[in-house]
Amino acid sequence: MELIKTGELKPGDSLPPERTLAQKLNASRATIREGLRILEFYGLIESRQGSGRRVKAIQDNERQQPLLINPLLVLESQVINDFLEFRFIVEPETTKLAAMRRTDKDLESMTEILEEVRVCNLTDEGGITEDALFHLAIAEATQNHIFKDVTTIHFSLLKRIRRGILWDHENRMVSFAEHMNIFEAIRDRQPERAYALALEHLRGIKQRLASP
Amino acid sequence: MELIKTGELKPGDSLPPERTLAQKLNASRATIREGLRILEFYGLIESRQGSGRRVKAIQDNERQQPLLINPLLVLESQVINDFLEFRFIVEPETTKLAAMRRTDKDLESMTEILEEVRVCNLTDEGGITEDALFHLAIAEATQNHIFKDVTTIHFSLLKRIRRGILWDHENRMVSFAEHMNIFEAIRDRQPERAYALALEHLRGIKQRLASP
DNA sequence: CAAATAAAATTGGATGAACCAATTTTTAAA
DNA sequence: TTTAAAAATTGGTTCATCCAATTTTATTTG
Repeated sequence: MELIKTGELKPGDSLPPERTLAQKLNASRATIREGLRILEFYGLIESRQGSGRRVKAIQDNERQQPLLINPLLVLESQVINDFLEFRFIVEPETTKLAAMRRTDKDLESMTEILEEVRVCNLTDEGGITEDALFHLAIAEATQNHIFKDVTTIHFSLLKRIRRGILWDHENRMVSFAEHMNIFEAIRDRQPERAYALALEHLRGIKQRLASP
Repeated sequence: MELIKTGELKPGDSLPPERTLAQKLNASRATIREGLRILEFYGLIESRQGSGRRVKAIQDNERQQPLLINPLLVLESQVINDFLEFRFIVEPETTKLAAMRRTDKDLESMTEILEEVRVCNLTDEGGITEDALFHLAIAEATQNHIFKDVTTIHFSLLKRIRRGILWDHENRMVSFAEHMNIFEAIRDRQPERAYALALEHLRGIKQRLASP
């Protein structure tokens, strides 16, 4: 997988036969096969009896499986931009709906999550999961299953991206302040203000992604 | 994988031991192990030597796709409304982006799909899958992985919903005409017109859902 | 009787030999 | 040179066997 990701193995290239790999990697054929089978199901290689294994063309394995289970595509910067573009469209509307429909219970869980984020920020540690949880809580407050599920699905993607970008003290504080503002707008049932603040939050993220 | 998706195997449930599976499925342990290893790398099960294999807890499983796993949820009318609400927000923007970025290849596949729909409409048979494929082609034309994936996931839902509502000759013809207009807007690179037509299309769907 | 300990059974992890089936390469024949 | 047959290569599968971690059972001990 590493060799394919770095481009040392390019689409169309042949892999060494099982028996050779087993000898070189000092493992049995069965063990090698378990690994190769995983690569095959990830859509990275294809296998033909009698012929051997080859690295699949990228456009082929893109079609095969959704992005969420393709470990290679997630790290590409294009995907980060795609994800941001998607958020720009969905997130403000989500926040607006949350401000219109949130229950008291929704407010409670948001409060809990924000408190955890605040504690994490004191020590500059963790907070990535909690931060994503806040967005999930907003989606839940829309009372719409679809928004909730879409956010859940992209949850892991968000976490992985967050690990990749600079997430220093200043970023933390700015992000937390913006989240607090969004929370207050939802609490006070101000849909339009919530919409605007979510949009502003995303613009900030976009800028912070572009700056370094 | 199917048993886990349908919920027959729930998080925490134990899987039969390798040797038992091998006997029941009439395959060798090595073959069974290749399959189990794939499930493990998909994050669906976890394996502990001496203890056995268990279905992973939902919160541990970042790759799950909730809506697809809960087939019961789909039949509730609330979900149909939720889905429509989501489409109102995402689909016009998706169509707009498609009109801005579509390639000639995108146009080709849209043409093919629309032709298939037209043929289906002549006999009033099928056309549900083809219809969903048109929306998928639009998402693909955005050149954004996320839109494509979200559409892929949700249009298995749409297909199921379509089977449930009245899908008579008149509905077919109206829907097809609207799709043709949207296609032309994308073909002629008219983003705003594409946006407006997609919105109009959704309003029509909403009305047709409400009328009976 | 209850708890601690030891033994046995269970289960995943891994290996090597053997055979089959599809494909490719080599060799021999036309 | 072309064609056909044979051999070698390579993935697909099975089996028997062993190891290591865990769980279960039996035994001992206080």
